[in-house]
Parts: sequence; structure tokens; C-alpha cells
Amino acid sequence: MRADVTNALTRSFFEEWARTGYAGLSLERVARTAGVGKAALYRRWPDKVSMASDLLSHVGLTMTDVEEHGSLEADLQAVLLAIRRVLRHPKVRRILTDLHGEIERTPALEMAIRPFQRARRERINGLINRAIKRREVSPLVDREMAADLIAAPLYWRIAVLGGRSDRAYIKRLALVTGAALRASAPS
Amino acid sequence: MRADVTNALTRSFFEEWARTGYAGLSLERVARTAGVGKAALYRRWPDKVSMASDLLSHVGLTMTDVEEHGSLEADLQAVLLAIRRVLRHPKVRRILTDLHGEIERTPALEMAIRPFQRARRERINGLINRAIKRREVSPLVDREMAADLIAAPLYWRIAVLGGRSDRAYIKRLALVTGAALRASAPS
DNA sequence: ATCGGTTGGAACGGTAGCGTTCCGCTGAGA
DNA sequence: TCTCAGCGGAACGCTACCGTTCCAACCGAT
Repeated sequence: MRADVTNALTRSFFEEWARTGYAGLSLERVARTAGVGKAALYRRWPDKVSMASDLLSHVGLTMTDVEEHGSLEADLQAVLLAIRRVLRHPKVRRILTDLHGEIERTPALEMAIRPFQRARRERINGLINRAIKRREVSPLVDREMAADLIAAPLYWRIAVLGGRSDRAYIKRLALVTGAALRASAPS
Repeated sequence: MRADVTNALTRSFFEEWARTGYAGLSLERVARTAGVGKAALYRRWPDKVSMASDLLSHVGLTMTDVEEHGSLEADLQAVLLAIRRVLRHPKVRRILTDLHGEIERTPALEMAIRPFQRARRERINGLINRAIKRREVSPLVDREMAADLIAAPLYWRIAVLGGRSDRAYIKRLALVTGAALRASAPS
């Protein structure tokens, strides 16, 4: 199999996904916009969900920073900025919101994004652990709720509402979220 | 136009929406599952987006409570419980996540849900105003950020992650969110 | 009893995607 | 230089949906 053909198909797949949504995604069109014959695509993947799962599982897991910044709020700000960096790309944003809706209908996709969810959870877990060591939050803090508190507001704002989030907003959000975590009781 | 036919079409429209997603929604199937001829549907609405907009704009706006509960945290808990009450219905959950993804592609749908967004914002604004009167939060609090902080974590947990949220969780979330709002600096 | 609008149902031509098959060409490795 | 897997392109039969049109049946109001 020629690697350049595979790459072109991969690129077109995500581009079309962002453009039409998963449900409206047509493999015929993916092949066409990739400048590739349908046979070349079907030789690699049997159907849409297999292609999506395979491609998603090969997407970069490059957000494994350690990021010790000295305080809970500084760590939070770093995590929020990292989230914003990802959500800034319009294609990522569209695919992500579409994916969250589609997963209810196509459970196979949920498996494919497990690695991402795990990466995010570990990242936040590390942040919490450092905060506990610094005695900034209770050792009994509810980690699930903490994860929701940290990631959800920014995701909601950027991806769902399509709103802005400048650096000052991120900074204030980090401070406020820090206050929430410091007040967080055990589960 | 017979009202029972319109009702059957409406019911089928939302049922199919929850089942297949907006993109996969076929008016032909809506008419079929409603036990109605296609002509009866097309006599009422010219196309899918018109039908969706019209039906959405007629959906209940029945969540206009005043809900003074004596404290910021009690008010928060009431709002969170109201949100949970809505997100509990699987069909609502599916349609909502699907809608959030679809809006990027079909701006007309955004117009249709404006009333809901406004209702939610006013509800939260009232909550904030009461908290300011009680001197629980700063009068200069960033209301947009407050709205994100209140609604997003629960939406994220229930609708996106598909997680549980028992009454104890809601209560703790209300306490923690309260701490965040009390610490919230002006914009 | 009559009348006029609405109904379910069937059919229309057209578009689009699916997944498969076949063909003649190309280009990289033996 | 030869060979052959992979290539694009085109076509296949099939299914689904679109939006329109027609019809005979129906039914409520006059």
C-alpha cells in the first residue's frame, strides 16, 4: 500500500468529517476529494466506523506534559491553556462536538476515544496529586467531579457556545476553578 | 389541517431525531412512522430545517420558576436539579448533543434555540442577582463565566460522558460551584 | 345531501452513496 | 530489465431519500 495514498485518505476523511459531520460522511466523497479511487480506500478499511476508529486511534497522544508550575492555580491555567490550544482548531472543535453526539448512536466510536479520555484524566489526576501534596486540596477530593469542574466550562464555552476565551478569561477561570477545588469536599 | 396528523408528525419527528440524529433524519421516514402520507407532511413544512425550527420554537418554555431558596448554594442546587430533570430523558439528551454538533453546520437551528438559551441565561441571572443582594458574591461578577461554571459541569457529566449524578453529587456540586462563585472576581 | 378540503397511498424522475468488479497503467523492487 | 502489487477510473446493481403529482376515499360543515 502506498503511504501517500493512505495519508491523502486520512486527511480527506477528517476534513470531510468536519465539513459534513459523521452521519453525512461518505466514503465515496472521501476517496474523491483525496484524488484516489474508491478501491484504494476499500482495500484499507471495510467501512466507515472501522476507518474512523482506526484513524482516531492513530491520532497524536502528544499531550503528555508533566507541568509542575508551583501552585494549583498555575497548574490549572496550564491545563486550561492546553485545552484551549486543542479546541481552537475549528476542525477539531467540529469533529469533537459531532463525535460526542454520534457516540450515543455508534458505541464503537467510544472505544476509539478511550485513549484520549484516559490521557486527559491522567493529566488532571497528576494536577490533583500535586495539589494534595502542596496541601491545597483535601486528599479525599472527588476526582471525577474535579475533572468535570476543570474541563467542562471551557469546553462548553468554546465548543458548544462558540464563544471567545482570551488569556485573561483563562486566568480568571483558573482562579475560580482553584477556589472550587480548594472547597471540594470528599465524595 | 387535522391536528391529530400534525401531532403524530411532531412526535415522530423528535423520535426519529433521537434515533438517527439530525443529519440522518429523513422526512419520508418521519411520515411513514407517523402513519401519514408524505403529502400531509410537505403540506405543513417545506423542508427539514423549517420543520425542526418550527417544532423547536413550539416546545415548552415551562421552566420559569422564581426559586428563592434563601442561599446561593440552595438556589444553585435547585437550578442543577432542574437541569438534571431535563437531561435525564434519553431523547432530550440525544437531541441536545446532536443539536450542539449540528448547529455549526446549520445556523438556522441556532436561531430556533435562542429562546431556550435566553431562558437559561435569565434563570441564572436571577440567581446571581439574589446572591449579590445577599452579599454572597461580588456585584462585579462575570455573569457569562458564572453561567458557564454553573451549567457546564453537569451537562458535561450527564450528556457527554453519560455518567450518573445522584442527589448527593448534585448537592456537592452545588457547594463547590458556590465556592467558585464566591471567589469569582469581576471581569 | 352536497361540497370542498384533507387524507393515505402510490408512483414519478432525479440524486447520491454503498460495496464490488474489472480494466489498463505505473513504478518500485528483485 | 522484468514483474507484479497497487493504482485511477469507470461501471455495475442496489437501496434510500427528495420533492412533486395524482387519485379515490373520507369527513365535517353547510
